[in-house]
Amino acid sequence: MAEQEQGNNIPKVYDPQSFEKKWYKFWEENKFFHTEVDKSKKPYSIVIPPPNVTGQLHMGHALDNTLQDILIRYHRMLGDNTVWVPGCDHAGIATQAKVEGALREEGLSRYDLGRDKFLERVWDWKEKYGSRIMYQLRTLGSSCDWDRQRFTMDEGCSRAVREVFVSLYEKGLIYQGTRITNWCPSCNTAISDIEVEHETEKGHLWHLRYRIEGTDQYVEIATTRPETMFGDTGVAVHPDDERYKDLVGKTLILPVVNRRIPLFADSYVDPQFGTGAVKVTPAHDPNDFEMGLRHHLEQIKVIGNDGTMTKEAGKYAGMDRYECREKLVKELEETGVLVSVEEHEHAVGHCSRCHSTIEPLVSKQWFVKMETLAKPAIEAVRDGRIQFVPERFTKTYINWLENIRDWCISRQLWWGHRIPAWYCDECGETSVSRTDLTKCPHCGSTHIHQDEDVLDTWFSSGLWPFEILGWPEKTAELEHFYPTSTLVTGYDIIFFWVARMVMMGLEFGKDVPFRHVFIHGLVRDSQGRKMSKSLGNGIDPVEVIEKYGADTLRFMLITGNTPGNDMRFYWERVESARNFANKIWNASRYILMNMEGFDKSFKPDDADYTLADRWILSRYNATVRDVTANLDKFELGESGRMIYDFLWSEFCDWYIELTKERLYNKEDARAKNTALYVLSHVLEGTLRLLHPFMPFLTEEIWQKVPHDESCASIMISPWPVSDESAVLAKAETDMTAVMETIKTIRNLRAEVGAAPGKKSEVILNFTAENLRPVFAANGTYLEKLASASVVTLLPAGSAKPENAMAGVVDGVEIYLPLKGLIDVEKETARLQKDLDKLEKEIKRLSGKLNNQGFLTKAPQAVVDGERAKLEGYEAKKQAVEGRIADLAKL
RNA sequence: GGGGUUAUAGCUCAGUUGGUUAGAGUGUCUCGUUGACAUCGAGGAGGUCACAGAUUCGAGUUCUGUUAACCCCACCA
Repeated sequence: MAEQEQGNNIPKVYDPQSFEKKWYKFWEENKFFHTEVDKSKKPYSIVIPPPNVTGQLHMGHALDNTLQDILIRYHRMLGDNTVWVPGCDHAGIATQAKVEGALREEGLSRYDLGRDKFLERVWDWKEKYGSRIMYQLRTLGSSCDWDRQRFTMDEGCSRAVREVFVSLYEKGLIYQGTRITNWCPSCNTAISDIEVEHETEKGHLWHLRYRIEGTDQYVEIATTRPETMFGDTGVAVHPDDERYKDLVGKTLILPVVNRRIPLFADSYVDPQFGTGAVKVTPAHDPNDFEMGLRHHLEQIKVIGNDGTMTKEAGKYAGMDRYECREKLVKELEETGVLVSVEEHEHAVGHCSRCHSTIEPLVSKQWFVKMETLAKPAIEAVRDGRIQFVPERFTKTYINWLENIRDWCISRQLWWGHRIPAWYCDECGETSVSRTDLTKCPHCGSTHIHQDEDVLDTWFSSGLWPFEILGWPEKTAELEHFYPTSTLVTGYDIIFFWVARMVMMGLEFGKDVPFRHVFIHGLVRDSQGRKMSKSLGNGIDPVEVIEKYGADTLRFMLITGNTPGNDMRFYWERVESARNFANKIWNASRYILMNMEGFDKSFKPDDADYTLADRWILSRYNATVRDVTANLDKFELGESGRMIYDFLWSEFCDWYIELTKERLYNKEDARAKNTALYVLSHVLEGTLRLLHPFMPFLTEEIWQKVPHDESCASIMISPWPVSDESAVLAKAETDMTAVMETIKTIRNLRAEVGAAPGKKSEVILNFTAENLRPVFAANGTYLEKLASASVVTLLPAGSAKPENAMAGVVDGVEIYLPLKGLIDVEKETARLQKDLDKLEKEIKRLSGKLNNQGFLTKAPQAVVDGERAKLEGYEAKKQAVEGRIADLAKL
């Protein structure tokens, strides 16, 4: 195919739109993403963090999936039995809220429709928008095995969820309890602790006085939430608090409602805070709830599920909780109950979804007992069966699990996995079952009804790694791909998701769910703010892909930051990545344009290789080695940067330039073919190296470059292997001397403003004779790249030219007889500056080399290296000094 | 209250086990239409690596403390 594609037809500018869709279709149609279990190969598996079914691709997804795709494509090329299982999450609250929002537009609520009709609407919604994000992931280039796509509410997942629920219930790890939970009055459901976001807010501390029954004395209490006083069923003080010692056991009269409540002692109370006396509202505060249990206090619910006051609040009944607070404080003030008001900062919980203030309420909910599940999950990370990358997240994870509290899993929603519990209306028993019940297993009554609530979305997400591999069936996939290899996710869901998967995986999958947890940060806006809808500062990755291409976006996202750290989005960085793509495009174009008629079977002999050839092959193989090593360490950004540097700074800036001589010189076909061979060979290998990062561009070019014809696509071609025998130190040092010399000449010419067209003789004197043959053989490089008219190599010991610009690199002194252009004064000043720098370095190094401690304690290689450096500097210094003396004579 | 991250060029960031004259991208200045690329090339300017100690022959890199910014966790009303 390569020969037919004429280089001349290749567009001058990189245009991703012209090929990205084409290649994705090609890959998908040829089933390159699909994997069957192959036990003869090493498995490599990733399960996608399931995006919300009705969501759409945002920058965080783009980053997360780029990282996964790089790992997947890398391992696929390594020859592993590689699978990336995609799917999405039903996202209970989020999805239900969207559908309810749509209903509201029609003036309806979910209750108007009823449960069944409402769920039909949600499924319709899911069908309509459910595949959008999966198509967006395709535009990013994600090589998921789409044949294995799953959904957290599909049949298999639902079965897994029920199996796990019932099993945990049977083990006593799931229980139902009436206790204080976080209630969101706006979402109208209980939520778990981690769904509550605490924010410090400015509030007040109201001091109120409660009269002691039968006296004119008062006990002063302090509260941040006066409206809860209707539910006060006691006042607590610390048992050792001298101020209240004699009052413990007395009865107080609750103002406004005039209820008799006890004053009791409990060591929970902090005597230092407020007045040392706390009003106790068991139905509305977790601590008060506990105290209430200890002292057998009544629970009086004064705030309802909708955030308004109940009938217990008397005349305030039906009023919003905050309006009530305001009015009540006024009444307390007027009636002399309010003693004083203090400014007070305290943490207030908000719903992570809708941001309403959370109301701690007593209600009956289902909980998972965490302690027994958490322990093995801690162990698995402690003993290294699971490794976090970067490692520091281990601490976050363990610390959370060590202080974990029971997980409230029931939600008062309709969209989700309905809790498989049935209540008998006759005998009152609760039955939990794997199959739907129609009659009570205890009394046989058919008057039973299922629990109305659904499970927390994260309950099913927690089963993801094994449920989508077929559990509870014993599938070949489960056996081969579980535990999965790497989990890629953001640090923001370590608690929500990672920890739960580990616990569930160990309990039901019988092993850890994954070996590595590769954590990344957030993509922020250019000012470092979180991208959000409300701020309107989000950048749509789809827009970036349309404008600049998926490869560009991918490369931009994974370079320029360190694993686990947040990154900022800049359009300038996108452009920079695009420029890189364009650079590759054009370098390839240069090569392809010159390959017309190239005989693919041509293979150079060892003697055909020039210094430049050996050098680029050496650099290429070293790059393959280093990129591979970094990928294995999850240093994806570093790998990308290495390819960038190699391709741009070495391959393009130097090697391609150095081949032009041979390519444009038609006389020596063998030399030309050797250059073409090396060019295409290195390009082809580097494309494979780059493929996981920029899949589309590399495929587009690779198809045109000579390659292993047994591979239909670069994505299923083998990963490059470094040929260590081609990594040649001598080729690298020789070439470095040539490149340094060229740079120095350019430098000198720029110094005097020599016109580019005005060529000059270059005279070289060697302080390291071993470099003489290098320059003797490669003098044309200086002519091409340093505007040398003729290169003269001074015989050893001959006089140095006068009236010439001078520069010096390791082993070589360079003279440019740019007559008439030299400004003696300026030139002397410049050389003096160089000299000062050299002297400073020489002083530093000789100090070091005279230090006995350094000589005896530093490794010999380091000492030798420093000594060689010093010698180099001294040679340079001599040359510069000599040159300054020469100038003085002019 | 506990824990974590960050502090390196104007800006955004690399710098992996301590040892090159501390790097890149971007911006900025000078020059450049030579047959891959102006989405480019050549060259320049620009950093006491937050501060103070400690360890070491040697610290941007390790340790301690300080300061600043950010984040997470946390039931003192």
